[in-house]
Amino acid sequence: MSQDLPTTSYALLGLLTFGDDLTGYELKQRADRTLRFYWVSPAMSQVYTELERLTAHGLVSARAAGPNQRSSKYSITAKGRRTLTAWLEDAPPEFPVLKHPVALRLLIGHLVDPEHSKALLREHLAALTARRAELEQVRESLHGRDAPGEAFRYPSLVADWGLEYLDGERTIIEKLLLRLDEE
Amino acid sequence: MSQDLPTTSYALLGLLTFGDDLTGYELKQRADRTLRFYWVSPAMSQVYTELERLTAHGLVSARAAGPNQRSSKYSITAKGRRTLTAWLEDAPPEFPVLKHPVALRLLIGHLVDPEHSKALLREHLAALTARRAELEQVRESLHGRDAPGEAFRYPSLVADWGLEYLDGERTIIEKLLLRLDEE
DNA sequence: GGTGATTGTTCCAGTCAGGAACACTACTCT
DNA sequence: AGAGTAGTGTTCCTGACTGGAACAATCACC
Repeated sequence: MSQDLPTTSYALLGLLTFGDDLTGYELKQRADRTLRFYWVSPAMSQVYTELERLTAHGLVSARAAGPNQRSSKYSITAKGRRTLTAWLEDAPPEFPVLKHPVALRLLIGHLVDPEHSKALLREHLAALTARRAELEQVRESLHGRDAPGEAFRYPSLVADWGLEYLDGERTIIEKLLLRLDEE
Repeated sequence: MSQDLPTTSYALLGLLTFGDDLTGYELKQRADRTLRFYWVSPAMSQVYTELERLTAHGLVSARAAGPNQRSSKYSITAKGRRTLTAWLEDAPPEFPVLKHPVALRLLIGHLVDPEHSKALLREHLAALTARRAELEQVRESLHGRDAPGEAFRYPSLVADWGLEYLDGERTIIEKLLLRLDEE
């Protein structure tokens, strides 16, 4: 069928399957709203690079700027939809990759004062709370359009997953803090 | 003091603080054993690139291959230790980045049959189990050298963190599967 | 003494992030 | 009307990093 693309291509292509067409700028915004929590939100420059590549492969098409539009909107093509579906069905998913700066720092905690490691974890708790609030807001915005069969059913499920993940991490950190106190 | 380096540099530098000197190859192995679970294990090529950079900054030094040694071993310098400690103490950690192919696929689950999404999650459960076993083994290998004050105290804490994270994810996936069945 | 696995290192093409730069539109304040 | 500021929209460049290929030396084993 079609050669392999980087996962980011499929991710952005997927963001175009919710029924509307977007400019590169808008696509980046959508990535910031959703993709960011489970993948990465590609850099602006990368979004445009991907749109070019997807266009070259015929997976998206740009609707040229009309007289009243100053920029081009991209929409997924039938071929794009087919390719994306085939990717979902055939390509086995990789195991998740976690880049966790806090865990990394704790790993070499023997270099610093234990108090510092505790402060690190406490600050991470605060960051988790902030991140949770952001995701909660996204989840709220899907409310009412997420019943089985509706458009935002799956985004909503994934948002719930994300919220539980954040809650779980908080619990773990709190336990770690207790263990660090036992000295 | 010293200019900023990419996080990967500090991560590899950190792996050299456990009291031994390593070849690039051995450093990669250590990264595969530990770093992989909370960060990324850099590609071989990247390990050597980092060692060059760290050497150029005077943060590690290569002990030239003796007559009986065929390759050079790297060790952290005093300056390296100071720089790493300063980084730990001063640079605020970024929020973790998660690249989760399974969550990404579930996000656009409306493109495929619901049965397929369920199979996706079930396969992920199996992958989680496998990953957990790997990490469990690492954790076991630290046993007995991880009391407060000992060398592997912190790696051990982080391994426990990782294990709990994997367990938490399993619980979440199981709940998601139940919700997907309710249709 | 051969053969395959492990150790050890280098090179290259391509992916990607992040920031700077640029331009145009829209809004408010004066 | 003009000035300032925020948001929209896009491009370019540098450097980080991956993954794979290629290569060589050593070790274990039969």
